[in-house]
Amino acid sequence: MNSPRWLDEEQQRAWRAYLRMQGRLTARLNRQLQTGSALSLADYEVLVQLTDVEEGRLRPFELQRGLHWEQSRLSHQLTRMRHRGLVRREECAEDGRGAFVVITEEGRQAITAAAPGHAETVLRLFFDGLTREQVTALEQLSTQILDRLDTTEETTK
Amino acid sequence: MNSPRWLDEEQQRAWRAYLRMQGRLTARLNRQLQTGSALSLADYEVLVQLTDVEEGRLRPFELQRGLHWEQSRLSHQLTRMRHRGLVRREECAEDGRGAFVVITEEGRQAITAAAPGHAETVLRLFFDGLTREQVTALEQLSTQILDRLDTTEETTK
DNA sequence: GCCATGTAGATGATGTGTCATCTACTGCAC
DNA sequence: GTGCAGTAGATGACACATCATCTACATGGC
Repeated sequence: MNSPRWLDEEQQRAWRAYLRMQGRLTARLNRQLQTGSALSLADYEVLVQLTDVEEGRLRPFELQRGLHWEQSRLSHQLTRMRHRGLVRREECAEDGRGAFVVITEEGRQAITAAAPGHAETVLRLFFDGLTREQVTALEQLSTQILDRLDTTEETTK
Repeated sequence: MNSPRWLDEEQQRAWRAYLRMQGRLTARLNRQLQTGSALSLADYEVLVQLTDVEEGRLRPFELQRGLHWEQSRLSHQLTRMRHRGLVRREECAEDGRGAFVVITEEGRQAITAAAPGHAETVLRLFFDGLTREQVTALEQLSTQILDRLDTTEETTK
């Protein structure tokens, strides 16, 4: 990093617009979920993973890989969800270190109740405002950046 | 919301890619700032606002408008930054309710030190991976969604 | 068997964001 | 001037994220 580079005019504009959009959209989605169904976005994502598998149960490390979360974040999140009765723990016979996380009936009801409102909000706030081409472009762009993040692992700074 | 709508295949893919990209990019930027200069993204944004004005001081409500943050978030953030010596409070003569937030010398040094590394990271992780057209498309998209968020104020569910 | 190393997961401290609520001052109607 | 709505900002409680660290079990080399 010899000669420090800087964002040019257009990059600045794009970056600020993106950051603001991102922050406000997330806030709105979170709020809608919270007030509509007492779930957070984090709860929602965990429950989605669990309902995606037939038995409704996963090892925490599988959840982690699916969500791309930090291990400790997941652990704390699961503790909270357990206390609120959304998931339950089960011992794991094959591996004495681990456990299973199982969605409870209450958790199932919660996400079933929350899903339509959440989907509608995502559509209304986001997709209804974009053309098909824009959606395609966004997916393409996101995928590119994700690859980039994977390949640029720990060179930071 | 009679017949519940749902995201179609392509929307699902785009949405998941976007969410993941967004989360991981933010995490990386935060970490780079934190380890590189002991500033959070939030600190950084506040300091940017303050250095954008010549006197380096603003009323909290001006900061709030500039950042589009919740009032209480800003208030807590300023308290923390004050304790770490990045900003300082000044009484406001014209309005007895309010105050000024002033960037300290320490705050100025912190952001001056942090800026090049942060800009470089944003360029490397994000803009270097995109074409000009993609950047333009992103800005356009973000602006559209922002407008949408503004006009869809409180109809939520 | 014994030990080293790796993996699964929990935990406490700390920083951050949101909500609800509170105080204090302003500004206007009367 | 009194009363009252509005605005500026702080605060406590709580959910959330990250970091560092810890425990316990697994696995492979010897």
